[in-house]
Amino acid sequence: MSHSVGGVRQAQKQKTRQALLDAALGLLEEQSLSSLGLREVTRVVGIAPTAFYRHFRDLGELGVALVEEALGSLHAMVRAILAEQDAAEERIDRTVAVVERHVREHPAHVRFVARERRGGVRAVRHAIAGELDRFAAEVAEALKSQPVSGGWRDEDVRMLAELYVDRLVTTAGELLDAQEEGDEGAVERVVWRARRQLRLISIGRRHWEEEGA
Amino acid sequence: MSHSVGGVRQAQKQKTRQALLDAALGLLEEQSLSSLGLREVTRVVGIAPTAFYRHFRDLGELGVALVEEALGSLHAMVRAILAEQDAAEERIDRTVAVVERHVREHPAHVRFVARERRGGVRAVRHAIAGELDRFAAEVAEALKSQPVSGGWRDEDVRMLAELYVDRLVTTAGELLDAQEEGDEGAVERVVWRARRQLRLISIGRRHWEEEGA
DNA sequence: GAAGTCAGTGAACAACTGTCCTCTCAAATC
DNA sequence: GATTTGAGAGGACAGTTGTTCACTGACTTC
Repeated sequence: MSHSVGGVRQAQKQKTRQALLDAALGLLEEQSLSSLGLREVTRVVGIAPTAFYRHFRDLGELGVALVEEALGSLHAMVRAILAEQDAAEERIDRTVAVVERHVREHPAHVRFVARERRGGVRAVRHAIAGELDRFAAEVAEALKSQPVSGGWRDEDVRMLAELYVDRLVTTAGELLDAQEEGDEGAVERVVWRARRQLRLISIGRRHWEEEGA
Repeated sequence: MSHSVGGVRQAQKQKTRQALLDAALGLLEEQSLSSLGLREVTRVVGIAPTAFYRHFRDLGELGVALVEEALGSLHAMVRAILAEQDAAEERIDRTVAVVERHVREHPAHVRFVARERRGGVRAVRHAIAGELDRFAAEVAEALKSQPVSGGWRDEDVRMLAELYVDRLVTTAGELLDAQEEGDEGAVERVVWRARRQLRLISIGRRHWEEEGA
């Protein structure tokens, strides 16, 4: 590794870039992206306001970068769930448990996505929508290869996948609210409800074919 | 109406109060509440910034007032749907149609609720959550009195109601996005998907009892 | 018709915002 | 080892923000 391109320089840059992302994520716990200030972020990081421009054109661009970071970990996680081949019942319990764990480990990411999904910054909304779309496509692919989806039309598999994905994102948001209230009972109630709702959807899925197309 | 309390005075006050709400709602189409400025709002209305305090302590309080206004019309609407006694199939179509119409007639209200439901202002989030809770309770009451919910436990009826309500709010938000892109095809796709998702839930509901409790 | 109430005014405040410009100086290149 | 590059500093800019205070004057009350 003698004369590799970049080197110390790029590493340091990447480091403060990450610091900007972290600082922004922290500040976003109590406000939304469209009210976040550029100076506010740089102040936390400890750099001059103008240095911000070396990394992002504006806060919208930083927001888009946060989307990739936030959805990245979740993506890997859901992929893992989909790979398993449990029975429907255990799969639901396991899925909800994984979501709960994720919310506990990455609360700021979850909050960011839940909040900015319909937030005030167009570019970020689109980035999230796109990411969740790829998400739903992956879920659809997994659902399709399950025996339960025998003669299903592709569009129906897709709408089911989108129902699942949306439910999981919503559940994550609700879990976050419950969890930050410190009310552990509320958390349990959300988990219980999510499980039952997923089960109901799963039952609907099993009987979809017998009822008209 | 000779010496009624208040009179012209209170009427005028109420008028500028409404003007403040309208102005804020308009400005919120392109940003979120936590970035909305007090001066920004009064500038649109055409009054001095300080006059704002005669009506609201801060923008959070105005936000809460907007919640009541926004959910009010929707409330009456859903009540109307619930009162009908159609077959499940037609009821779904009618419900989605009513939601679509509502989004077309009150786009700003829908956007406000969808955005601030998980937005950066705690008081507003709580106000919306409370209102949607009362909503779900009403829906649950209606579902309970339907023959399909024979031996259902109350908590299960409730979780179903919440699933429905959340689905409708989400659909309204998606319809808004599609509709403001001017893409009428996208609107149709959202409608189609919402109908099918509701149908799937409805099927799950009918077969809920035969599967374990 | 006099006295009081109160929605809205307008000036002033300190604090803050995003962006421009020039500068520095350590790392990277040749 | 001289030259180029580019992340970050720091000053300055014109605007904007929320909140304070004393005020006006039309309406309400008695």
